[in-house]
Amino acid sequence: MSRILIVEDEPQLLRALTINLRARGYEVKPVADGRSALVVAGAGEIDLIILDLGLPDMDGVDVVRALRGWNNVPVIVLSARDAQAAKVGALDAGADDYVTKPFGMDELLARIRAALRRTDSTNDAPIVRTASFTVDLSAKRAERDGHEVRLTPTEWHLLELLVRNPGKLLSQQQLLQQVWGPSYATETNYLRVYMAQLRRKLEPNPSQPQHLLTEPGMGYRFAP
Amino acid sequence: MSRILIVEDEPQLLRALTINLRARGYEVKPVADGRSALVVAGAGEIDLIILDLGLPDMDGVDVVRALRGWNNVPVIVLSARDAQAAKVGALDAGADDYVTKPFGMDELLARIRAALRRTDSTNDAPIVRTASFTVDLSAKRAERDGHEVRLTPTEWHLLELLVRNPGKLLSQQQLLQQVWGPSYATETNYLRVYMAQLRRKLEPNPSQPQHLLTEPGMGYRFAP
DNA sequence: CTTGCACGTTAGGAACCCGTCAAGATCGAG
DNA sequence: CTCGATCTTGACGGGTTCCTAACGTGCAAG
Repeated sequence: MSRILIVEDEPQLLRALTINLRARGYEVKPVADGRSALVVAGAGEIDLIILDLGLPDMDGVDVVRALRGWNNVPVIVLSARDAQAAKVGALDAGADDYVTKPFGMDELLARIRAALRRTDSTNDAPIVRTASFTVDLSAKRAERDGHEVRLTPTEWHLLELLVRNPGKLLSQQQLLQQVWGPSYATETNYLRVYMAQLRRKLEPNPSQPQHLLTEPGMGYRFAP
Repeated sequence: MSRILIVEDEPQLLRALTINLRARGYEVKPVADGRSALVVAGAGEIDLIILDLGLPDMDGVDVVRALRGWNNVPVIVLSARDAQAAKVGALDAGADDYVTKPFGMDELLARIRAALRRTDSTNDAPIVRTASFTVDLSAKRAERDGHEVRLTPTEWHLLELLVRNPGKLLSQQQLLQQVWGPSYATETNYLRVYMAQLRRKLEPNPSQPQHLLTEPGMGYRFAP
């Protein structure tokens, strides 16, 4: 069964969550602050993290960011009802889902199942094909019409994000923060330039893209 | 069977409701003021609360607000016909639905069933389907008759709020504040414009909407 | 019937976003 | 140091979205 790391400073809630998840057959590691969370996560063997944003020692968003530096384990964030901004920040930093307090145990369990299901399915499809090009994620190669296409590191990073989330809309902030880092969230210029380059290299008709799509005002989407 | 807390200061009505609901098999806790309501609710084991806004000791809106601090049990508000403002306030504070006095027992029972059903249904499906359209919240995609429908950021934001609270009535203030920000709470014009656009894009017959419903004077509701 | 109110509908200009291009700036290899 | 590749930055035109105000409609009260 899956191993879950719970990071929550309220002892009552931490205990309740631990008991409930153990009762469902999960293996649970409860910790009460961000530092311990990073240590335990660093030790590996964790399939999912449940993280309260309101921690005593660190900003929860920083915890997510630190994790994302070397790990892609799914993170579900817990946040107070009024902490809208922190929630958004955590998602941008790479959290997978969020639950607003107060929440029902059923809802949390459902989101845990969903998150675990997601990682199961995404890891075993390293080659993505479309009508006009092919991307091999494990070999880091892209092909078009049988010829290999050379991509720069930045181009590759951006393409990988899009292709790993087929059909899903990725916001500009999400993309910018993942590719360029947290402080570049407003440099939408970069996105325009690099999306144009990817299209020029991969799309048959770059001015009418069929797979690397723009959703005005919202972000970009890869259509398989 | 479900446990219902009734908060009502008129003894006659309290008694009538209690008898009626018990006859339907619900377990009922009748109380006559706000303070007792919070105590009983705090003890837990309550699946739904029916709350009269005209209480002797506390403003009903404050009761809702206090509840929402630590609990997300559904709340149905009872209000006199002329207490329009209080009703809206209660919805903004987090109430789920309202019934105007005088009301029929059938109507109240129907709303009770709806509210209980809502919490039962495991909320893990980020894909919402109706007879005429489909909304995928995680991919940020909307479909109608198999075709994708393009929504602008504002349209999407509004639709997402409605769809994430199926069956629940969202007041105009709630919607305006969430989508446009706290200072736009009175610009009801925006809502009319954007609701019309959503209906035009999603409803088969926009002038007779079946899923994006108006509650005159109160707000809007998404009916699955 | 008149009046007032809330909602639906429409349209146009302002503000914003995106694709494109090209010229520096930076970096690493030889 | 020189050179090429890559990344950053700024500017512009065209398209989309948003805001705003006006008008139309249905309903209920007087």
